[in-house]
Amino acid sequence: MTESLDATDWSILVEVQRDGRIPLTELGRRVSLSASATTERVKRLEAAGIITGYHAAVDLTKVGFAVLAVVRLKYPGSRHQPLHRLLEERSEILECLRTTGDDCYLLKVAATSMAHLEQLIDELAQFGSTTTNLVYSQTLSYRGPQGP
Amino acid sequence: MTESLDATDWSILVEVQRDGRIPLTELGRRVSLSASATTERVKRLEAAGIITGYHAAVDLTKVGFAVLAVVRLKYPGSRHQPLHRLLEERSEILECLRTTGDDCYLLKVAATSMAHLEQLIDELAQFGSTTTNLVYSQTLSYRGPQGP
DNA sequence: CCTGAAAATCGCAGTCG
DNA sequence: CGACTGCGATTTTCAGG
Repeated sequence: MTESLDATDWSILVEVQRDGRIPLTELGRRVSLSASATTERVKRLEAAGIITGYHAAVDLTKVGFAVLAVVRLKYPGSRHQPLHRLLEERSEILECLRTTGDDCYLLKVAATSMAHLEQLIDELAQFGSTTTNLVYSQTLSYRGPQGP
Repeated sequence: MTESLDATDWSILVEVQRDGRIPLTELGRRVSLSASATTERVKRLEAAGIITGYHAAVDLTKVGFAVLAVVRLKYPGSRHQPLHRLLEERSEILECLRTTGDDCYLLKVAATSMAHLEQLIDELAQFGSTTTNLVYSQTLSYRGPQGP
């Protein structure tokens, strides 16, 4: 399943992760390739599922989500469907990782206020015991894999 | 600091978060606006720092990072610079949140193997005690704020 | 992987409600 | 003042070498 990527592929990945809207012609310049060859590479990376998509990043604070929190959820049962439904419905839940350890799930949650967060925690608490930590700051700008 | 966003702005944000490479003309169609009006809106959102950037998402497994882990770091001192330097250098550290609670930092780390992860943990352990959990799966696709 | 053309899109004017 | 129209420049796409 792991595809073989040469140095040019990695350069492309680094560039499109940094700027997802870079024109293919400019991208070609950066990686020393013609526009059409670059297009072909990018298409291949997309078709292989290596590049899974392109997304705009939004400043949570500026759109009204002043509170960011990490919630660890200890989920006793094995029936995960109701939880998955909640994840679908609640767009405030930005990320959900299923992990090893005492807490089965780790969620990243955005809320407009502490009252809003409390309400979200209450919904999650139906499924198991929760541990919540507020996030002061995100000390890294977006990053992804940069090389082999 | 919180800007006022109308329903059209939110529609634009939802669309560009879903597909960051959508042409402005197609985006205009989706939100029932002309291309130029759409462009102006998007430019305004970018200039206001609401849209902070556009990024390609990469499948970690397919590019050789088979191991994803969450590391909580309890950092006793107040001198954070050496840690920040490590974050800069190590592109395997994808995300770093400073949080309330017993553990000061929560990191998301990608590694090519357990041996690689062990090495990363050793570097982090210089700064404080660590708690590591492996990630089985990411049960949500990318998502951001969807409305007020 | 490169070249070169047609088609679509982008960016910037000016204009209308 | 925000949104629509028209035109040149750039980019994307697809043919062929």
